[in-house]
Amino acid sequence: MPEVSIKEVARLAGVSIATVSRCINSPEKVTERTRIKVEEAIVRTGYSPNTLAQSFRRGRTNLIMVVLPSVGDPFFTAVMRGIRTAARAKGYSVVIEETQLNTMTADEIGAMLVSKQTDGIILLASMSPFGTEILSAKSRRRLPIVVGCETISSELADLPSVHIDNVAAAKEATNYLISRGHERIGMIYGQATSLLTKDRELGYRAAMKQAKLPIRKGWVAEGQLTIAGARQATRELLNHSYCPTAIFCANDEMAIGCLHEVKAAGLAVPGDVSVMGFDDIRYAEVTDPPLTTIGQPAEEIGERVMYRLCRRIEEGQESNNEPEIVPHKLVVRQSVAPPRA
Amino acid sequence: MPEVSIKEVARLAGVSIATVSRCINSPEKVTERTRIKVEEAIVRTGYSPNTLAQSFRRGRTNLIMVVLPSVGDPFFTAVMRGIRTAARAKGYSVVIEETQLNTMTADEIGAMLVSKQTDGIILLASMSPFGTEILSAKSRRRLPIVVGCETISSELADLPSVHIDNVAAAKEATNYLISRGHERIGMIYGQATSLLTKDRELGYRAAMKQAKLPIRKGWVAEGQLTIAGARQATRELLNHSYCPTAIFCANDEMAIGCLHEVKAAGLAVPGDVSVMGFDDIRYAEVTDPPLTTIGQPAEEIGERVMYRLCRRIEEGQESNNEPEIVPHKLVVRQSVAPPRA
DNA sequence: TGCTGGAGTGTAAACGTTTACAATCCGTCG
DNA sequence: CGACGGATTGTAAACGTTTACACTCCAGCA
Repeated sequence: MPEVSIKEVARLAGVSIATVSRCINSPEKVTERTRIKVEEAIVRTGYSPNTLAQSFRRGRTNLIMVVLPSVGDPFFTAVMRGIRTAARAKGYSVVIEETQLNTMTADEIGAMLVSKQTDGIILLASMSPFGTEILSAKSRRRLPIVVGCETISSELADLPSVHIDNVAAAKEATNYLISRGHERIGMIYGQATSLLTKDRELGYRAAMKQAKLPIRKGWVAEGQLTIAGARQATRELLNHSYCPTAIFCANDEMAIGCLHEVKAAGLAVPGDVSVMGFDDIRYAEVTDPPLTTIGQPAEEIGERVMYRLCRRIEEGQESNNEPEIVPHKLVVRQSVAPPRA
Repeated sequence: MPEVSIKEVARLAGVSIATVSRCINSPEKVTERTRIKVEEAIVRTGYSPNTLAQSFRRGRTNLIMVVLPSVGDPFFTAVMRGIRTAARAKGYSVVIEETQLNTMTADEIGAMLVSKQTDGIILLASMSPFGTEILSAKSRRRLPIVVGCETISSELADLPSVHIDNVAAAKEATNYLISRGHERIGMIYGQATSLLTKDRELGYRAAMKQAKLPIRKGWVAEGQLTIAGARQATRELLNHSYCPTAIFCANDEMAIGCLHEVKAAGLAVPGDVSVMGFDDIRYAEVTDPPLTTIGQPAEEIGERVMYRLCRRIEEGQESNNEPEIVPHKLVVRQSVAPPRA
């Protein structure tokens, strides 16, 4: 830990610190001869620039923050992998904030940016108390914020975003169940505050309506995006006096819980009850039975979001704030079958 | 984004910048009256300290880095949750580096510390090319590095660490299989470079030896710590001319793949083949059948590791470098039964 | 020979904090 | 009343880097 600064290098090379700095940051501005001298000195001293000083001077940290509901969900870890790949390519490091653990307010997010701790923010979670503060800040200057996975409430609709068409995808999932002959279809959504989940519920309702199928009271239950929550919700559905023959879960994590609970109740999947998931996490193909679900290009979403954020940071402002819609696809496995006659 | 600095606050409050700084960092050194004046000015201006400048001045980032093999593994996300909880309590943010994605060398790690990008490092992955460079740096000054989950190669044994006794736990797992009557027991370990996995293999071998049970050639296969890898390894085991009646997997992720592959081969678990996991990730109780495994206090490990790192950072040096051993426990579910007669 | 201009280098300011030290204030005590 | 001392505040330096500006040097040209 030589604690060696640029001065020491300059002294050793017999040049000024400005020259050393130039050698590192814009070598073309410096003679071959000096460059070599300096490089030698750098090696000799074991010098490496103090990034703190650099960050301070340049006014940027090369750090971005990702806000997401739960790092535990394999879907998000897949998105994160994409983000990280892109970040690495662009020279950024990534810090993660989990909203589940500590509800982060819009204030905190704003503070994060103002105090320059991070150069930009990726929101993978919709924050419901999102509002005035950050918005007003936003109106003053274009914030380096990009939204991923979620559609976002209308007031923030002008933040750039990357996601699938959740409504359409959920509709497609429901239609698939209908096409296999189901008429009594229940749904487990996530948390009331999650817009993403809300959109999927919307798609489900739209599909049912279009097919002129009724949704009975009690057929839609909250699963809190967790296995335990989904099991509880499944129990409620199974106890329903007019029990659904198919259950559409707003994500695979919950579908896994649902699957387990249905079987625990002594029912067969898909013989007695069909189960449909959403996300196509990596466990979806090893459940028993393997899960029919909607696939999202998670890693691609991550990469795109990150690149979008980079553009935003670099350009300072971006004319195009259109949401970027990526394709989803139906993944048919074995957890859905026609209902028992 | 008012770009307001401490100067502006000082001007508005009619005091010097030093006083403003003191109000924020050590309010007890300042009169009630001045403090109030300054606080008003802070509110009025919407000032928040530039953390970049603070980091620079104080020589610390309040950022720590976690190096782990895979963020996707639920076990590590559980550890991460513990780390993050503790980090938040101590005012640190966390950045994650995944070794799988990009093999990080000891050099890079050293550079990270020297260039002050992070205040400390938590290693949840053993790095095999770990060695001289970082070691020599270490000998010069006590590095703020703490190791979690892994036992570490002997040359680095003096780095503080927090983990279960992997050898003993694996031995216990194997003994459990033996106690249920199994004699033909195979194992799927992770990656050859992973010491953690190595230790578990050691435990398995020790238990077999102690019970005077032979380990046939081909009963121990590499699963690469992934579902796909484990499925491949399982196939090899099942094709063995003298096929094991029980398979011990070095972690649950692989056990899930193993479980699936055994069933895909038309065999019953635990009827035909028993499967044993390690870690007790949250999916372990919803597999079919639910997985018998070894539980680790993942979140607790995370917290302890983080607190240990904090002490190391704050004190600069720590006399006690003993590994901290946390307890594991056998979790009996339904994937293990006596072998068919 | 003297000028011009461009390339290379050095000087010094600046970034926003923290903090050692000096200065001031004011109450208390001799 | 004056001196002392503790509490509060101000002054200014320092942290390590980048960079605008000024300077030097030298080649090329008139």
